[in-house]
Amino acid sequence: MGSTFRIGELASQLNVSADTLRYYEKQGLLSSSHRSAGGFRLFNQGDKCRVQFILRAKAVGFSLSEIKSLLAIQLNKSKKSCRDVKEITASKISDIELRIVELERFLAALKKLHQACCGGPKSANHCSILQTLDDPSKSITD
Amino acid sequence: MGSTFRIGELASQLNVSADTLRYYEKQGLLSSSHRSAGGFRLFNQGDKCRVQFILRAKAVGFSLSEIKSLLAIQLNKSKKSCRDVKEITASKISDIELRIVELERFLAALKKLHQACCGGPKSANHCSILQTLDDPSKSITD
DNA sequence: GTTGACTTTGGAGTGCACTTCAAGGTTTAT
DNA sequence: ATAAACCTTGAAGTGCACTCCAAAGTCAAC
Repeated sequence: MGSTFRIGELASQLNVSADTLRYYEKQGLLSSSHRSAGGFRLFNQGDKCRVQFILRAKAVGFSLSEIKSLLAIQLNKSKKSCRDVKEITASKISDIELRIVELERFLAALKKLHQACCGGPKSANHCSILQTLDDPSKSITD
Repeated sequence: MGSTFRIGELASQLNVSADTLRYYEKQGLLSSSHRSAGGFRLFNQGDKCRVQFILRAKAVGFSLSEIKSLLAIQLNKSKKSCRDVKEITASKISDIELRIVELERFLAALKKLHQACCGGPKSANHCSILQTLDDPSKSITD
C-alpha cells in the first residue's frame, strides 16, 4: 500500500530511464522531496501517476513546459483560482480540438490513399498523399 | 498561372522563414531543381502545396523524417508498388488513430475539469488534471 | 550604372529533451 | 567485511529543427 520505489524501479516500471526521471525533476515536473537516509530518491504511487501523466501528455505532443503548466493547475492549487483554471483549460481544449481535426484530415487522406491502392505489385503512379490531401483553400498557416 | 516565387515570397506567404525552406530542401523534403539564371530558387504552386503539406504534418506532430517518408509515397512512385503504399499507409493510419484516441482522452479530462471549476475567484483545491485523467490501469507505456 | 532589397553558400549557434560520463556514496546479499 | 548492484551529483555530449551570420552574388528601379 504505502510502498515506495527507488528511481531504477520506477524507471523500469514505466519504460523510461532513471536519467529521464532525474531530468523531469530538474525541470520542475517532479518533486525531489522524499529521500532515503542515504539520499536515494523514493517515489510512491502518486509520483508514479504523475510520471504516467507526463508520458501520456508527451505522447500526444505536449512539450515539457506545456505539461508543467497543465500540472501546475494542481500544484499551485492554493494560489490559482477556479477562474484561472477555467481559462487554462479552455485554451488547451481548443488547442486539442484543433489538433484532432487536423489529424482526422490526415486520417481521411491516408484511408483514401489506402483504398485507392490496389495492393498489387504494380507501380504506384496514381498514389500520392499530396493529390489526396491537398486542398490549397484550406491552409493551416495563420 | 505558371507563376513562380522566390524564396522570400514563398516564405512570407506561408509564414515561415527562408532559412526554414532551405533547411527543408537540405533535408530532402523539397527539390532544388528550378533556379533562375543567377541561381535564385524558383518555386511554383506545386512546391507551395508541398510545403503546406509539410507544415500541416508538422502541426499534428510528425517529425521531418516521418514527413519525408509520407512524401516518398509519391516521390518514388515509379519504384514503389501499390503493395508498399498499402503497407505504409496502413501503419500510419493506426498510428494516427491511436493518437486521436489519446487526444480525446485528454480532451474529455480537460472538459470535465473545465466544467467542475465554478469559474469563480475561489481557490482551485478540487481542480486537478491528475485526479480527473489518471487511471493507472490504462498505461500508455509499452 | 549604381543603390538597395533580395538571394547564395557554408558554417556556427540555439533550445529542447534527453543521454552519457566520471567519480564517488549507499544498500543488499553472502 | 566485502562485493555487486544500485544510487548521487555536475558537466559534457547528442540529435533534431531550426536560426543567425558573413561575405559574396543577383535583380529591379531610378
